[in-house]
Amino acid sequence: MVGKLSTRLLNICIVSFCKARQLDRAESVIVDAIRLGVLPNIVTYNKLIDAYSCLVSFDSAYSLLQRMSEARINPDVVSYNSLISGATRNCLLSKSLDLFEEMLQRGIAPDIWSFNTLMHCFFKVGKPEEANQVFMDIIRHGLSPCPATFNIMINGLCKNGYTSNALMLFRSLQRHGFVPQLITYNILINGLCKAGRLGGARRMLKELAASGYMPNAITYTTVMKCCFRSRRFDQGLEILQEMIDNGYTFDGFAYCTVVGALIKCGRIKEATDYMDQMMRNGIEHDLVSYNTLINLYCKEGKLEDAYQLLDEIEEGGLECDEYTHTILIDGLCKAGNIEGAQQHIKHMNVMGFNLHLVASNCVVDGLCKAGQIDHALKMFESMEKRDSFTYSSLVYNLCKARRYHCASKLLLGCISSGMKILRSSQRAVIDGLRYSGFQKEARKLKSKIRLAQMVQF
DNA sequence: CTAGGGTTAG
Repeated sequence: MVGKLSTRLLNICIVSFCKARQLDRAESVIVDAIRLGVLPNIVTYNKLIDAYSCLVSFDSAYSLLQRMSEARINPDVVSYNSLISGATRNCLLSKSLDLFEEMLQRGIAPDIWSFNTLMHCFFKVGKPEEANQVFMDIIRHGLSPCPATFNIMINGLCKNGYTSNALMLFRSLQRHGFVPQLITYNILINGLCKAGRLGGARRMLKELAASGYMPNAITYTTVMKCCFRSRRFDQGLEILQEMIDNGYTFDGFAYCTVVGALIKCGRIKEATDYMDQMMRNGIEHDLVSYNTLINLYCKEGKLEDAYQLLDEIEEGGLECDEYTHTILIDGLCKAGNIEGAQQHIKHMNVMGFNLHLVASNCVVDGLCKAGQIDHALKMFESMEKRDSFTYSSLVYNLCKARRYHCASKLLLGCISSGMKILRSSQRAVIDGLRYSGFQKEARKLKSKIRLAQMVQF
């Protein structure tokens, strides 16, 4: 009895330390408890799995299974759901599938949340058809979808570019008696904003209020971000002020949104002010706010300070992610230290970041700007994935170096593989050919572009 | 206890 009561107390401690992101203290409480003869139970470990996967990394959470087996505690469906959720958070689809399989093999029956999370994972890595298959599996297993199942579907459709389908699903569910949650409205408002459908977002915001809900911090942050996207900065900053006045800035989300937006349009001084305000208000850094601050330092040319933050991140028990390294690599490029940037890309490889498309794009652009276009082309050849940024940058810079024929070849390669390219880069090639005496080639290129774009539909 | 908002490049 005493032991049970104490374990419950232990778990209350663990929850509050995890909430305060003090994993080290949570761990030391466990050590003390064991010393007093109070053993952690399945709930303790499940909370830890969740905390490690949120605050540190998927691997650190997964390694808890080992600790559990040493403590002779068998994981349950919650342990596996938390791990699948951790894998999903890190876009590790194959890990999610492995865990699902592992759970089945250990005789642990998946519940609706196991399926929800797996479906979420498929949507997150851009596989909506497979996500839909998971929905079929839910039915086949005789489980009932829950409201979250539909939220995940609506969100997944929006994130994969099917905003209209998401809206149709929403309306059809409503006709069948589905009562939207606040989350559902937030998902749709975000989806409509990102699709540039501001009117629809505004209507959904009205519907939210008409349903008797109050907008929460997430609603506010979503709408604020939407303002910045449509370059209505004053309106966005007003929303931030309203959030501050109403006590909605209890975390770093709103501040990071504002600082990120201000950095993007070069308003560094204001960005610094808001970042200071956030820290003055006692909001502790998490990885995203660290990344935002590193970006701020890079834009101010304070690379030394940025590097110092890397140490601070790791000392605090966090792990730098792809954003951290990419921001730094871009900072190095913009500061003219291309060798440093290339070195850092290698460093990323060693650390197991194998698809660093954005970072590679930064280096390609950096090489071009440093006049090393042939090196940029070489890098381009070696990249296993390229996107519209890669091509836009290279094509534009090839034109600046008057290598229009090479640019033209790349441009066509880009468009025929179904990717978009910046209008200005297209223009640069056509104008370049035309004004350097290749009018015929310019015309040919234009019609080839048109043809390639037609074939796609 | 797992679903919604924040950070990167042309």
